[in-house]
Order: sequence, then structure tokens, then C-alpha cells
Amino acid sequence: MAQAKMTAELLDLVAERFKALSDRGRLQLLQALRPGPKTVTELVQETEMGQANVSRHLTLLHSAGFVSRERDGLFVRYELADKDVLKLCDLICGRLEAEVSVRRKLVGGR
Amino acid sequence: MAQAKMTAELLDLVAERFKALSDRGRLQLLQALRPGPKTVTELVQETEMGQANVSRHLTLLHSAGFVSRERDGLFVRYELADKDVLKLCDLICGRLEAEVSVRRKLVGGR
DNA sequence: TGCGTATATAGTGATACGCGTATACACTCA
DNA sequence: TGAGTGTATACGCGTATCACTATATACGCA
Repeated sequence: MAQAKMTAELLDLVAERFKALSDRGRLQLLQALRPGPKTVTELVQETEMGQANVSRHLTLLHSAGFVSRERDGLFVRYELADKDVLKLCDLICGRLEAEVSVRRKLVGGR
Repeated sequence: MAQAKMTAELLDLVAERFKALSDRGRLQLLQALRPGPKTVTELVQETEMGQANVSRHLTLLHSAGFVSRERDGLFVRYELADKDVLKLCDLICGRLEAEVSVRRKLVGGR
């Protein structure tokens, strides 16, 4: 199904999603949200990024469908939309670990 | 394991991998390689991209570990490194399909 | 060795991205 | 309604990315 018709528009959408994950700051935010929902302020403290940046990144992640948002009075609480996001990261991490171990073998210990 | 220590460097590596997947042309190339290995020339014809672009994108995908390369005389044959790449794409596609169906329901048929 | 083909790599201009600062907006409470 | 706090957005700047063209490299063959 997915591999049958990969129109240019669909590929663009997929690329857009991947692009949302192609920034350290945003990945950091997703990791920070792993334990549960957090407010922007909390995320700012936890990531040591500027408030504007955190907000911007969260907005992007939200429009990409990776996080959901919910107002709580004066705060806005962000949350992972689902666990697939982390699945994606873990897939990449698995690849990285494999690469690293291969390199270790090649180089010989370092 | 993966969620335990997400250092900045590791996140950068992950981000780099995702960035490699955040371009329509490169996704197109990966899709084109789904059936099996192909030469640069074949990929140029199939994707209607310029030769230089195809080569550049393939080089990037290769250094990101998503494709492998093998010289065959005058040609260079590229091949998907493994099936995880497609798994990643399919995960995104699944999310997109879900989004679309939700929107259809919300809008009411369009 | 010289020629032709396949692939890779400059070089360049246009566009996109991310950050920091400042500012606007949303909400609560007195 | 006005002050204060949390969040989002506008602006400017430096950098990265992409497509395109031209050129360089790798290889096979005569």
C-alpha cells in the first residue's frame, strides 16, 4: 500500500515529517517528554534552550503531529502524540549502535 | 538503553540520519531502490533528477548508512542497506494516513 | 596512452533554517 | 481593568541546503 503509489506530494509530506525530527533541539524535547507531559517552562529549564526556541520547536513538532498540546490555565502542557515517535528514534539509535560496534571492530578497540 | 543516556552528540547523530531522510529527492531514490540495486544512470532516468543531484543525494544517503554501493565496472550500483529504512518510511506513512482519515472525518468527506 | 562513458565534485545563486532579541498575545488575579 | 506571568510570534542575521552548470575523476577499451 505504502510502496504502491508514492506520489511527489506524499513524499513531500514524509520528508516534512522527517525534517521535523532532524534537529537536535527537537529530539531533545521529544526525549524530555518521554516520561510524560510538560509545560514550556519546564522544557526550557530542562533543555537550557531559549524560551522562544522551545516554543518554536514545539509548534513545529505539533504541526507535524508528533506532540499534542493542552492549555492548563496560564501554562501549555505538551505531550507525545503517541509512542511511534520514540519508535522512530529507537530505530535510528539501533542503527547507530550497530554502526558504532562495527567501527569498533574495524578500528580495533577505540 | 536508548532512552537512558541521550547525549547531545548522540542526538546530533540521530538528527543527521533524519535529515538524510528529509528530502523528497532522497526518499524518491530510496523508493526506487525498493525492488533492488540500481545504477546512478538508471536512477537518473527513473527520477528525472539531474545526474549531479542524484549522485550527491546518493552520497549523502550512503554516508548516513542507508544505502550501500558497489562498483560494477564503469557503473556504480546502489542498494538499500537494509529494510529498516523502509520501515521508517512506512511508519511515517502510517501516521500520515491516520491524519488524513481523521481530517476526512472532521471535514466531512473531502 | 588516448578516447568515451559513468560517476563524483567544485562553484554559484536562491531559498530555507535556527538562534537571539524584542514584542505581541493569552490567561490569572487583585 | 490593570499588572504580572507564561507562551507565541516578528524581525534580523549568519549559516546551511539545494539545484544547476561546469569540470574533474574513475574505469573500460582500442
